[in-house]
Amino acid sequence: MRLATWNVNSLKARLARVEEWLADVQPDVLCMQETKLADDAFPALTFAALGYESAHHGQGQWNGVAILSKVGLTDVVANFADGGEPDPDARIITAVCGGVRISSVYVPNGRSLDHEHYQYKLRWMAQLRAHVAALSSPDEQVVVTGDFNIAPTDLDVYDPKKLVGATHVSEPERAELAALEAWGFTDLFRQHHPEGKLFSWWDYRAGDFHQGRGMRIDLVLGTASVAARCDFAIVDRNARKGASPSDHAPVIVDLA
DNA sequence: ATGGTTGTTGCACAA
Repeated sequence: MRLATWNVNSLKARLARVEEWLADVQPDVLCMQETKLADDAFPALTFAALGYESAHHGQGQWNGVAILSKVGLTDVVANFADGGEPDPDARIITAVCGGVRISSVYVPNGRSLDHEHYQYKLRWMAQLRAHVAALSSPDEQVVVTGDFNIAPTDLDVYDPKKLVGATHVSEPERAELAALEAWGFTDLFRQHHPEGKLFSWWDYRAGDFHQGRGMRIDLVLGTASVAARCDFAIVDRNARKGASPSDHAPVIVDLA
């Protein structure tokens, strides 16, 4: 099973590139973030014509998450399912595909450490843990994947010294991510690339992609039984090149 | 130290 995650930064603006990419890469499951579409504007028929079932949790204008699958799509849950307050933003959707319970997540950016949005980000990560624990257990096949807006370690940013005091790298949000992993997840990309300074997002500005100034903030977390099946992981940098790319590249993992 | 680009919406803001 080939599973991918991609923050497309507007599915309306990116649909042609996503269609082209699906035909090229042939993933069995694609989790998308930042569709920026209302549910009634989601191009489900376009994806159906390419052989994918789909589920979308959108709000229009901002956020919006989706899952496409060629290997079944059941038990769809939009938003959190931990019994707490629902997220007012459309940032998480969960479904079972090919025997794996998969959540496509768009973690709040945080904006800056002194911003209210940063506290929302920390609360959101805590509720994500509650959501995962409510729906599944670590001995099952579970994946949480998407744009975490958190670089797990300094190996995941181009220049840690330039980012001191900034969101995406701060200790409290890294601790939230570590707590999620401690529940029973492995970072599937890092498992296959233990040393690499390899990124999944580059700012559109100032030639950052060309200059290699990026971060690895798009993650695929899998439980032990998923990690044991994972025999390949890559960032598809080609999708960040060319005309009208997203500022994120897809992350692809293969499960035997 | 700052700004730079893109997308959405509407003439700013989020990323």
